[in-house]
Amino acid sequence: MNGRSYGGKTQRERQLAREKILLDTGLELFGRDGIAAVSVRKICRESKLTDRYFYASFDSPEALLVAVYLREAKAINDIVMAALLANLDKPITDMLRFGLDRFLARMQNPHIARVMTLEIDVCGERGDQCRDAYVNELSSLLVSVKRQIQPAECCDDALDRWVGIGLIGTMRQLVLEWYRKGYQTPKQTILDASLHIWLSALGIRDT
Amino acid sequence: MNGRSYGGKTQRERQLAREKILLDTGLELFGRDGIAAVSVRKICRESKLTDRYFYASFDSPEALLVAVYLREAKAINDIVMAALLANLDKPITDMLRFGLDRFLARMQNPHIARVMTLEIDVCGERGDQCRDAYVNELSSLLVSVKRQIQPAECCDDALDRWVGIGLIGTMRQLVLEWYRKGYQTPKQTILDASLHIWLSALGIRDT
DNA sequence: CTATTTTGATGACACGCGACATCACATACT
DNA sequence: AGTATGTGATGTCGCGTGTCATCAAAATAG
Repeated sequence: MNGRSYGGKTQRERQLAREKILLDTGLELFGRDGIAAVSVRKICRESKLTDRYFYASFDSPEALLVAVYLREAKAINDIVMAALLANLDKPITDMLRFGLDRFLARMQNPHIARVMTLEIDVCGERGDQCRDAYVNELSSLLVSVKRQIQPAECCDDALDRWVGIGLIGTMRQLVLEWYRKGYQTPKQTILDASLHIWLSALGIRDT
Repeated sequence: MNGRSYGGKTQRERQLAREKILLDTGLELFGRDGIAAVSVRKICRESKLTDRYFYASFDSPEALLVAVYLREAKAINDIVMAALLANLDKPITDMLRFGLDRFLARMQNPHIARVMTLEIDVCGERGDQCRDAYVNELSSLLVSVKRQIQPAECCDDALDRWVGIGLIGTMRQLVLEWYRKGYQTPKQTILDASLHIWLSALGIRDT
């Protein structure tokens, strides 16, 4: 056998448990201090794991940050998608409202907000790839929504893709400023501003 | 006299000349490698100045980055404002188009784009303050444009401020992705996408 | 000419870093 | 039982960093 069990846990279980600890610690540290102030030593001190186990899972703090980002991106995706699917029968305006609301609720966690909007941008090539992939994914989702509203006309694919990117940037900046000012503004205001821009850009009459 | 002249230059002249060299070098290094990979030693090696002169002007690489940011922000402001004022007679749509065009032209310099959209966000409290100030300034400008179009109705100041922030975020993300993909997309496409979002969000009929 | 200031080059110091090695102890297998 | 493997604590290595001190050459001032 290649891996002996220990403490009642199989090798894989221990490995995954450690990975989860590292991911949680990473979210905490990156979200609190920023990646510029995080080192392998600090991660290990905070997580009470030896560097051996850090290197077993990740090559560098940057790699850990990317993993944290991917985990949170997936969580957000699941939550928002669930909200969208649960409101498929309602008018598109309400559907988007519920989706954005769940998104903002998630972003009300300052650590998540910081990692998703700030730190991922300064952790090298791999981080850029992930962010681009995620932004493009969201952008495509938006384009498909727009297509559902205006199926025939306005079919400039390239342009619409960039409009989608711009609308993602809208959310990003709103979340960033919201976070930076300590969430003093009510979520509803941020939601209203987002919705206003999104609906008008998608050609839906504002309510 | 407190400062002796040297090489035909007064003390103040030499000081300012060195500061300019440091700002130029900073833009080059921050824009090429990112602040995470820049140190006092590297700045000095690249600029051929001793660390004594670096510390005479700035406390840290972060402080230099902030100074670079402020210089470029002012340059952008001057250029965009000039474009706006030169087209005050034209319809608002065209005015905004010219302003955005000058803005994008500036952002076509990859070093400027990187510093303005990425690096400034991860250089500590002081950098955050500058970015917030700049974003709020631009946001206010947008709000005043909207006020000029719809003076009476829709007077929710708080909401409009956040809409302005969101629209700044639009530009930011568009520039970021444009830069990240090596400016392969024509400037005109980025401009069209920006304008589409801006005009619709400001309640101006799209052309 | 001489004294003072400015400049450039170099070295020194303590510190935190990534990365790896060592060693004693705990648990698991046979 | 005894052997093999997992685990945690600690130490060590070279490196780049921020910061400061030193020293010789160049230019200015009186």
